[in-house]
Amino acid sequence: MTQYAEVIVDVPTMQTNTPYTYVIPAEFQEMLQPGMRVVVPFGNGGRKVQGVVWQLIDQVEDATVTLKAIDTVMDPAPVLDAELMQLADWLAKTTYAFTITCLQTMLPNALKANYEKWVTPTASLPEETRQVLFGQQDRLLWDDDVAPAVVKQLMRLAKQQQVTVSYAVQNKGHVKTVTMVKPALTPAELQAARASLRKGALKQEQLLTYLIDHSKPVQQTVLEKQLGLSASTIKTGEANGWLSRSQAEVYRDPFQSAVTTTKALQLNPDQQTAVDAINQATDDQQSTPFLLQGVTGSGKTEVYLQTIANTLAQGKQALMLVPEISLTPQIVGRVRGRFGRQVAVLHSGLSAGERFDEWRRISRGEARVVVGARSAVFAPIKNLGVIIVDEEHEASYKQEDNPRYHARDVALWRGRYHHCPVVLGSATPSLESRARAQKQRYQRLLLPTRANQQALPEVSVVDMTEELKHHKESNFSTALMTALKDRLERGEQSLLMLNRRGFSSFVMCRDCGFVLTCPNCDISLTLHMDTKTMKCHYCGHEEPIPHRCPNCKSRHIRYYGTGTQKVEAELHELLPEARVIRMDVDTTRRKGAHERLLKQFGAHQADILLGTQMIAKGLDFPDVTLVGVLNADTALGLPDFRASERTFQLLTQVSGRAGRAKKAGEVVIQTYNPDHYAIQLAKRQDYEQFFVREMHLRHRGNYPPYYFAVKLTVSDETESVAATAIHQIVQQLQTTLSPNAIMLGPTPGAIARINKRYYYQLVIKYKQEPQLQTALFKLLSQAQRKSRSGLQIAIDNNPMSFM
DNA sequence: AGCACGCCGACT
DNA sequence: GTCGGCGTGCTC
Repeated sequence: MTQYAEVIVDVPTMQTNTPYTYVIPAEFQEMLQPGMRVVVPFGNGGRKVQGVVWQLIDQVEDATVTLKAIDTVMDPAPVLDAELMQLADWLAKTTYAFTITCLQTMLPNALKANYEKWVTPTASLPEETRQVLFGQQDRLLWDDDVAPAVVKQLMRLAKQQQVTVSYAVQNKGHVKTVTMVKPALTPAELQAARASLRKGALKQEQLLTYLIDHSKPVQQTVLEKQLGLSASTIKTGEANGWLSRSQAEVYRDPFQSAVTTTKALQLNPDQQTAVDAINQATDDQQSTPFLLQGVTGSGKTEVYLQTIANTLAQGKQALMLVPEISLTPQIVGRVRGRFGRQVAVLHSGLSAGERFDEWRRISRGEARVVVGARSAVFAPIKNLGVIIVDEEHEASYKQEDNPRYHARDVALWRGRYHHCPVVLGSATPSLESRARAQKQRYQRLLLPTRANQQALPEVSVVDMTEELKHHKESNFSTALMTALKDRLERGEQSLLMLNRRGFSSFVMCRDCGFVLTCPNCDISLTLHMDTKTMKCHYCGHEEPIPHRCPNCKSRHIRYYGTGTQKVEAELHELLPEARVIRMDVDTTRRKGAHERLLKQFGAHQADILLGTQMIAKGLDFPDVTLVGVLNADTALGLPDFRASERTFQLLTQVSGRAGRAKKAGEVVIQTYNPDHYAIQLAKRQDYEQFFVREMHLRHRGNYPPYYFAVKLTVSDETESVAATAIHQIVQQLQTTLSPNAIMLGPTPGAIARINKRYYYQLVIKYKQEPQLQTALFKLLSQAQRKSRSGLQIAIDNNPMSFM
């Protein structure tokens, strides 16, 4: 019989990042299982914390410690199965996060603990004090709202045992229930009851008539509405023994709007080949990763849907990840249209309760297809048959705080666990994935043509330096203006994309397009207004801000950046008759605003949709025949090794928005670097050439995917503390790292000070460093001790950017 | 994290 | 002389 449980407690620190052993009280011995949440005493103050049962054991190794017992068990069944527990362990190790943090990431927020601290008076507390502190209440909630003076007093009283402090761990995961009503008597008996009613008891007569005719349980509120009864009539019915009431569990239904069902579409030969290969893997339980590389509009979604259909036919479940930004009603509608109520959708717009309900539907196997953004990769699916990662190159799959996981990596892990295929789909795969396909680690599936036979849009590149010579400064070139006017006349729609403005500025010459770059790194320098210098974030190089362009001696050198508002204003001036919808963080902040704007545009209530990258992904508007990119360079100017890749991907993706239906599309890209390979190859929509080119550069610069990378960031309120700490880290690591490892930095963070904290960072590039993981964990433990003074350290394994 | 224990300054 | 400030160490 198992007597002990190892529990991971909800105390996210390095020192407590290990299982603690507890005695299992007799009443829980039979039912307790790993993956259940428990409440355990922790520490000597009678504090209670939540924990997750990690393992059951028969014997304890170290008999010297006296063990405490589990307080309560919070779940009747495990909330995390063996797979997810194992996954949490792997995640913790690979992302340098605490195990408890990983476990919590996998659970819906509703299952996170709610801690409360209560104070109760004891007999020795003088009556006056009791009156002042407690009034009519017999206990007092001790939270952050308690005044400091009262806190002091309470602490003193606790020491004198005039009050006692108790801790409560609350379960937030509330199951919504409704009251059901059903007859408790036979129809004959009910008829007898109806016959003996006093005259004029109309409501009761109605109720009895209903009960005679309907033997099935019905929701009380539905019954009330249907018959126009009040709750008291039903209560009377219950009191008379006619009916019985019970509680039934229901799911909160966020948006079960009607969907039009769709049938499987006819596949073209390439799509068919892809579907066959993936289905074969599902059927043979092969955990092959596939890279589904298909040009924009090539019908990747249909491939996904048909492999999901096959998975369901095999009696298995499917998981489909999409970037949060493209988790639109459009895509959700397509999946729901095919698989109906079997689909669960996990997105950020759900309330905690709704999310909890979707999670339970999945866990119970009632939802067999799961669609969701990043965190949906942890959906509690027991029997996976296929995992799809759409737009696998999207940076939003990487979580930016702990645990810093990449959903694509988690998907691959789960694929291996379930022996099921993982499909990574993209028109512009990440270099990492494309390179793995090259090395036969992934099987590559190609969709080289558009599903509607439509040609890829014609792309033209406009050199903005030339434009500026001809007329005054404008965000719009003549070519783009002409194209826009043309669409207006024809009643067709246009998309205008303004590249995200880098959060650190760079300096560029308006005359010749020259961007100041670092002499050592081939990377543009970043403007630091605080120190009035140009800095390189890779090697720390620093130089003064130029007033003349070093290349053409022009004085038109300035920092770069255009806001959507400014562009909108100019658009109104140039094309007063055009109806414009602006989409950026300002106009989409409110919940649902994003969908509303897209809907408006889809309904042709505007001619031009102006926005940031959020308009680049996955939108499908048949009347859009023109796509304009106002400033293709912004991302290129960022001092990051992925700058070219991001630019290429973005331009290709946004170009794909044009000409999706019958009409041909046109794309105009405005740039100050018309000859840059990322722009030229995006113009030709030549991913393969870009891949070759970029891989060559990555190879030369020792960047991923040729090298692994890990980024360390330290921060402190005092700059010198952070600086000293990072230098100590460098010294310490240098003793463990091999000579092949390359250190970049330490350098100040891209934003040297955020929230009054100073940031310093260090990037390590390496091929093989068996000691590194241990060294980094050691570093974390050491840092924990110093964290009292405010020093923080973060480790980002395989960072998306070095900035 | 949060609590207890333990060592130094301004008060009854 | 004590009360109470916050600097370490531990939590099955």
